[in-house]
Amino acid sequence: MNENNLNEQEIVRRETLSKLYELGINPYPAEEFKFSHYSFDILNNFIDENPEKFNNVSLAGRIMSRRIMGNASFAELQDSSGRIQLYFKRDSICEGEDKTWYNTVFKKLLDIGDIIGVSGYVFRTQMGEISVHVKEFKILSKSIKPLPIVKEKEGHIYDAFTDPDQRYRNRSVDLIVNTGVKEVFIKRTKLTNSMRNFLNSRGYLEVETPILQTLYGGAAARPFKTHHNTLNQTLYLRIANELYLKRLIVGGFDGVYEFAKDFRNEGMDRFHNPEFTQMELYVAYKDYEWMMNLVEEMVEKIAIDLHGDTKLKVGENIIDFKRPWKRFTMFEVIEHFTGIDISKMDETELLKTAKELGVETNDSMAKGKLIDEIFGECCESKLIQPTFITDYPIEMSPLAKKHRSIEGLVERFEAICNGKEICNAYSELNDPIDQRKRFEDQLKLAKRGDEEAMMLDEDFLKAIEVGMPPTAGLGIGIDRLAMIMTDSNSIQDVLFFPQMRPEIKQNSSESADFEEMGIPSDWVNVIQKAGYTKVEELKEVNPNKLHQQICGLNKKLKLGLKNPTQEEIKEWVQ
RNA sequence: GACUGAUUAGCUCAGCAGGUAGAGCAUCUGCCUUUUAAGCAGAGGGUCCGGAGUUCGAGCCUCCGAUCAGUCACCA
Repeated sequence: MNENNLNEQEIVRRETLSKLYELGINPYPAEEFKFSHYSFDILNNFIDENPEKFNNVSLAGRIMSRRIMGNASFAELQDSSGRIQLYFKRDSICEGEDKTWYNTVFKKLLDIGDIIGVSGYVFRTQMGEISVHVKEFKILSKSIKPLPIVKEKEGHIYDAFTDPDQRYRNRSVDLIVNTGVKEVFIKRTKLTNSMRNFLNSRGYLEVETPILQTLYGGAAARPFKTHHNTLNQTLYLRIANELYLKRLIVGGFDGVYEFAKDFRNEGMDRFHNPEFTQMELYVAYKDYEWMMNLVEEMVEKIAIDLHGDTKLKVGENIIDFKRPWKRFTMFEVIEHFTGIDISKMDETELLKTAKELGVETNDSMAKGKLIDEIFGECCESKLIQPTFITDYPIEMSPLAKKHRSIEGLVERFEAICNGKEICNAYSELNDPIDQRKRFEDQLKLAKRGDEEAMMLDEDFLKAIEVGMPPTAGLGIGIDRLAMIMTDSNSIQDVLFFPQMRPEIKQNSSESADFEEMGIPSDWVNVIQKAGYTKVEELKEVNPNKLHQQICGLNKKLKLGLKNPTQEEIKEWVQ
C-alpha cells in the first residue's frame, strides 16, 4: 500500500498512532488480554436488584460508535457475541490530577474501529440501557482504516454498507458492520454440522477423495485444467467425486460420504460459483426409493435444528420441509404443468413439442436432453414446496441404473425446492457391461457437439467390474440448501469469499521509476497523488506548474516536507 | 453475450432548462457529567468513472470505453 493512496482520514489516523507512541502507549500490544465476559452474558444476566454480580467485569471488542459529551461519554463495544454500551466518565478513568487518559487518549486518540479492552462495573442508565461503567481501558489494536458507519434507529438502518461488490471484496468489513451477515454463516455451519451428525449417527464414514484428478467425471460440466510439473501431466479439478466414492463402496465400505468442494468452469450468476460444495453419499444395498426417504428425513431435521420448525420463510414463500414431500415422475410433472403427455413421444415429436412450448433447441439435443429442457423451462421454477421428481430419461443419466420396470428411464430423482434443484440421486448403475455402453453413448453425444458429455473412465470401469453392490447415491448442493435455509437471494451471500472479477489496476509506473529520475522517495508519493502515474507524463509537464502543484499538496496534506526549489524540479523533469 | 439501469465527498445519496456542486453521517476545532441515528457552533474535504465530441459554457446532451447491479441467454 502506497502512502499516496491515503485519504485525509487515513492520514489523521496515522498521526494519532504516532501520538500514542509519544505517550508511551503501544497500540499493538503483544500480551494476552484476559476478559471475564462477553457482551451477551451481561445483557442477558444483569438484574437491577442484584448488580453486585457484575461489579467487576472485563471485556474486549471493537468500538462501533462514540458519543462524547464533555466529561462523560458513551461508546458501543462490539464483540463476537453482540454489542454493549460503555460509559466513560473522566474522573473514573483518571482518578488523580492527570486527566490525559480521558481528555487525550479516549477523546482524541480513540476512533471507531479500534479494538480495546475495558474493565469496570455494570449499571443501567437513566434511559434504561445496560452499560459498562469503564474504570480502565486498554488499546489492543488501533484501526487506521475508517469503517463505513452504519447507524440504526428503531429498526431503520441509515447509511448502510450495501454495495454488493464492495461487501464481497471486503468481507471482513461486511461482517463487522452489517448485522445479520455473521448469522448467515453461523447457520451454514450449523447446517453442515446437523447433516454430519445425522450421517454419523447412521454409521456412515466421512472420507476424503482426490480433488486433482487425471480424468474428470461424475457429472456433466466443463472442468478447470491444471498441470503437474513432475508428472508432466494435465490434471483437472474435480467436478464431482462420485466415481471415487463408488470405488470405496466396491472396496467394502457400506456407507461413505464427503463434503466436497467441486469446481466447474462455467457461468457465474446468483446460483453458480465456480467452486461450490456438494455432499455426496453412497450407501450399499439400498435404492433410490430408500434414498428419498433419507433425504426427507435429513432435510426436515436440518430445518428443525436451524429454525426449530419445519416451516420457514424464503423470499415471498413459506416453505415447509415436513415429511412426506410430494413425489412426481418427470412425465407426470410435465403433463401437470403443460397438459401434454410426452411419455410415448419419439425424438421428432419431442422436438416439435419443445418448439411449441417455446423451449430453445439445437441439433446436439437428443431425446433425453429435450425432455430435460422441457422440464427446466416449464416446471422447475414453479415447484416451490420441496418435491421429488423421479424417473429420468436414460440418455442424460449415464451413471444411473435402468428403471426396474419402465424402458428408457433410469432410477433417478431430484429434489426441487423454491424452484431450484437441491439434490440429485440414483440407484447407482453397477452393471459394468451396461456402464461401459453408457460411456460409449456419451462419446457419441460428445461427437454430436455436447460439450458436457462424460468421459470414459477406464479405471472406474475396472473397479466396478470387480463387483459393486447395489447402491443408492446422493449429491446434495450445500450452497443451494444454505441459500434456502438462510433466505439468501444469492450464492454469494452464503460463501464467505465468492469468486469475483479481478479489480482493475491502472498500469502506472513504479515508484522506483520516478526515483531513477532523481526524485526523492517522499516526493514520489506526492507526485503520484497529484495525478502523474507515469514517468512519461511528468516529462511533458511545465516544471513551474508541477512545483506549485506538489508544494500545494505538501501544505494541504500537512506532510511537513521541505519544499524543493524550482531548479531542483527542472532537474527531475529533464 | 444481450437488454435495462447505475457510477457525484471516507459512507449513504441529492442535484438542473446545459451556467462550473449539495445534505446527513464520518473527519477536524470548540462547548456539553447518563446519551443513544446524542446535541449545539464552526472548519476542511470532490480530476461529478475514463476518453472524445456538440456548445460561449457539460456532472447533466451525443459517441466510445471501463466497472457494478438486475433480467435474460449459457450453465444438471
